[in-house]
Amino acid sequence: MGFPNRSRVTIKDVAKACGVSTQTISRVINDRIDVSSTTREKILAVMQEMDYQPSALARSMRQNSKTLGVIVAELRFVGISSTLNGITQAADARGYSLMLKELPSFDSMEMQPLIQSLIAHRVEGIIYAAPEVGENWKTIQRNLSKQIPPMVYLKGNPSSAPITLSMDNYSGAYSITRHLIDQGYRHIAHISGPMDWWESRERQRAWSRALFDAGLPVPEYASIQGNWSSASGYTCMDSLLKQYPEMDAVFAANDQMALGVLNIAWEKHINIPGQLGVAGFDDIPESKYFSPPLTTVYQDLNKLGDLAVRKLISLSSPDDTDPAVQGNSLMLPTELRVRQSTTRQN
Amino acid sequence: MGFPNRSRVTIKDVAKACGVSTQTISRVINDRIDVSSTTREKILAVMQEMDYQPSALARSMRQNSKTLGVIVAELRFVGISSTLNGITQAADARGYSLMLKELPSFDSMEMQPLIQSLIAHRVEGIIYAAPEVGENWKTIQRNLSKQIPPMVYLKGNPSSAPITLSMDNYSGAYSITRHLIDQGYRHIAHISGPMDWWESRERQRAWSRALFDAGLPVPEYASIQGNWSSASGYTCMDSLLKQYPEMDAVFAANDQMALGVLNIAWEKHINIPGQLGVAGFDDIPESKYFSPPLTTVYQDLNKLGDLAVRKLISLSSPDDTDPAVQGNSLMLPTELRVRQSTTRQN
DNA sequence: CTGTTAGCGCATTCAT
DNA sequence: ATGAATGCGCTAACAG
Repeated sequence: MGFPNRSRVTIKDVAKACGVSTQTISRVINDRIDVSSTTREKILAVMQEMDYQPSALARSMRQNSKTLGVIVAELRFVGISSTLNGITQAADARGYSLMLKELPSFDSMEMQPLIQSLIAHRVEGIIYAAPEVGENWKTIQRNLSKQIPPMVYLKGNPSSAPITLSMDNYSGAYSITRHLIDQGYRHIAHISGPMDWWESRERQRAWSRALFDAGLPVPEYASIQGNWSSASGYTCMDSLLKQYPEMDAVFAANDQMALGVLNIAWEKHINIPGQLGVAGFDDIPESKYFSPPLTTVYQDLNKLGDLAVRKLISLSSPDDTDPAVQGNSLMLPTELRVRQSTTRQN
Repeated sequence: MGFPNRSRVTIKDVAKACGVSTQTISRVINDRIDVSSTTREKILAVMQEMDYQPSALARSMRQNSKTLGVIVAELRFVGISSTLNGITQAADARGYSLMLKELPSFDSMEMQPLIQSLIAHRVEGIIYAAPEVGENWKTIQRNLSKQIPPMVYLKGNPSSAPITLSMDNYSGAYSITRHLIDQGYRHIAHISGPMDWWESRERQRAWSRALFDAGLPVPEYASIQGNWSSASGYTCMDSLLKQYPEMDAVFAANDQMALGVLNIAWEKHINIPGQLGVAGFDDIPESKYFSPPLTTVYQDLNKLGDLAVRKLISLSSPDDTDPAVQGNSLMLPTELRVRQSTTRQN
């Protein structure tokens, strides 16, 4: 007990010091109108002077906790940080606090204790910002208590969870593949993310479909699976160079893997975009400064986090509904960012 | 009230269902020894069956909250994410929860309400993982209530706060500058971070000292201030090329800025490392795949987060002290990572 | 406009 | 080994 609760100044102390009842103090704290301005002023002053901080804990026992839970995985990935940034800012702006939990790895099945801890803290809602990998989500859905607060599921398959906010991976991937075709590339390979990720499947599906729609062949060996890391981009590209010699462009499912491609191309003196077009996905801040600058797809993950918070708050206080988050499934658009890694005429 | 507290099953419900008093349930929850194993078994079973979750809120009112607060800034920077990762894992492993706050920007003076919110939630300690910028910290120190829980200050100047965990920026920067000198570079420029950051000042100080120790001149125009972004690395390098034509190497204060340097060098067909050596700081996962791979300084920010949690927990439960976090100021070593951007003979 | 009574869910005394 | 009373800090429901 290094930081004793006992010594803290409570509502009772303030009441005594002001010569009023605790109830009146409570009213001031909660910005009620039914307090004379004289009393209010005085109480406010005393609270300031005594350095009084209402216990959020005690308040949460009688009313809403004003706290949201967030579950993430693998914070070291830039995307998650952007999302989390949107979440923290939106929550703060609305007077909400955040309880953060991180899964030790993407495929961890250990989310149950995390969720239970959040429930124990009486969060009003949970933002699940970890990827949907394999069957982990369904398992949870089945095993979990029905006492669960509203959950917003980020980035995953819209149909798998009741409330989902996701990015339009398909159209983003389709348009970047289409862009490669428009640039004259004809043998476009794909380095996908792990195929148990919904995002990976969407991006690959769009790539394949765009080729098909253009009347281009989609050979089996034109696609290979990476794991989002630059290292995997490097090794996958190494394999592609062998198994798909006609290849004249690569669409990597994220910018990090595209960087790995750029790196091996640099080693082997492959000219980009002349001999080989390279495209990524995510538009991390660095990709504009790759050599050459990378064509990629921007997604506003910050906004995703913002909307998640607003949706959850809308749900727990139905009086003030937020028009931006109607419905149970929202898909945000992405945006093609064309740079030198795919523009031959430049 | 979308998620009513009322319907939750409480300790009372469990007691009734088990035909015992609430105290006995409480004892089981707290793993006390003075409960017959028969009773315990039964209670455990009923708790499971009723899907009972003790209210962390109510418990926190009577004992430790088992919650830590974390204040970060600019999550989009990779370093912070690594630190946060270390924090979440360490906290989770010890049964602690985390309340996360993010400053809207690095130089925000708005930390006071954030800290107060954490205090209101009765956190047992606060990890301040935002940079020390200008006078912001001192201002807070003065204005803040004395009711503040123990705080661990990360990455900042060891002397400015009572408890500080930091990286040895000086020796990291010294050794990478020394490495450049050993490679035969003689006109080594520096692109620093914002000079109101302690890290920036340390890195610059070490760079300057290493040059001095080697008997090399340190002209005024050899150092220029960036803002950590690749964009600033690019523009700073552009200036350096003009103001320091003899320059044959650059030490950028982080990898992102080094990437900006690499990019402009690529544009201008400057050979690296032949004509120009380039070094960074941080060793982000991508820097190994830059073209060419970047020489940089690794810092174990994950461990920094881990230690911060352990220090705080040690402080609030003095019974079980953690030998790894004795003392009030710890400085972790860094590690030179030599890659092709500075190795001429390769 | 203000005060009184009661109780949120749990844990800390003390009993037995 | 278990139970009864009491209170953590706050607010809802009533009263006046």
